[in-house]
Amino acid sequence: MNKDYRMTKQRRIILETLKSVKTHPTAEELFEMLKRLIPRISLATVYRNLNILIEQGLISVIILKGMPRRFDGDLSSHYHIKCSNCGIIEDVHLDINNEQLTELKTVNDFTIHGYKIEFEGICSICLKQQ
Amino acid sequence: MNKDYRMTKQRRIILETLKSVKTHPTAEELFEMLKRLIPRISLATVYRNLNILIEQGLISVIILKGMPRRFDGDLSSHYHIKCSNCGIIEDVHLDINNEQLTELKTVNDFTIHGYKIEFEGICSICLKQQ
DNA sequence: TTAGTTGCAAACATTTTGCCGAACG
DNA sequence: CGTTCGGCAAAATGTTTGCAACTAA
Repeated sequence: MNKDYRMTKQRRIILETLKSVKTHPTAEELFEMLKRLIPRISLATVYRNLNILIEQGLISVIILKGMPRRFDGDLSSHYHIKCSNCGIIEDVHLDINNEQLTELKTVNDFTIHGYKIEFEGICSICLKQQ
Repeated sequence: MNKDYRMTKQRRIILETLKSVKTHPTAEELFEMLKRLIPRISLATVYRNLNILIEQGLISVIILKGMPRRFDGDLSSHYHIKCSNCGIIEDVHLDINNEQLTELKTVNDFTIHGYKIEFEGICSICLKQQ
């Protein structure tokens, strides 16, 4: 099932670039940054490698409505906040255990309108089949 | 800015259909259901109306990676859980204030592997400009 | 009456894939 | 060497748009 991935120059530079920025670039934005380092790189290579890096757990993805996927090289436990006006996305470092989630009014200098929680796991049917 | 929306037959049936199911259909899946009720309906109409219903706050959207948007007619406060194996999405009704989020091991008969919190609000720059 | 709405087809944006020569281990 | 990889172009996916006819208010 698992492929024998190689750490190629392209893959390494994509990973390093993503880890070096504090923003959460789209594939296209990352592609623009990478062109300076690897002039002949193609967008398909960026996508292919991002997917591989995700599969390997080396990066993560931010998916919010109304915009293309954004990629995140920061694997430490954190959440995201998005401005519903300008669309900017920032990291939220917050020890949620100690907070009353529903009572939070501001975070990162944002005025909070709402939040969403999404769980991921395995349903009982799939668990039995494993 | 706000349009004077009309409740057309298509719009009404789309809303009723979405509210009547416990699943979270994609636009395409909803389109298939609707064809039985309105044979000549088009997928564009489904998309257009879903967007309007969202804008009006009558339905909500679920966005998760690796799948198209899913629509949810249930507006009561709840979260979602997705099976990372089969992809099924279920509602989670949980009073999160009274729980230690990070300690949750099972929900809805799912074995939880993780969760994500996404905040939405307005950043200070946009707030000033309003 | 008239602005909003429809179905259709075509456009669009984002992401994935097939091919084939090149590079890695 | 055999397998994975990259670049390119083409395809696939999910969603939006322009248009002329239609319809709710």
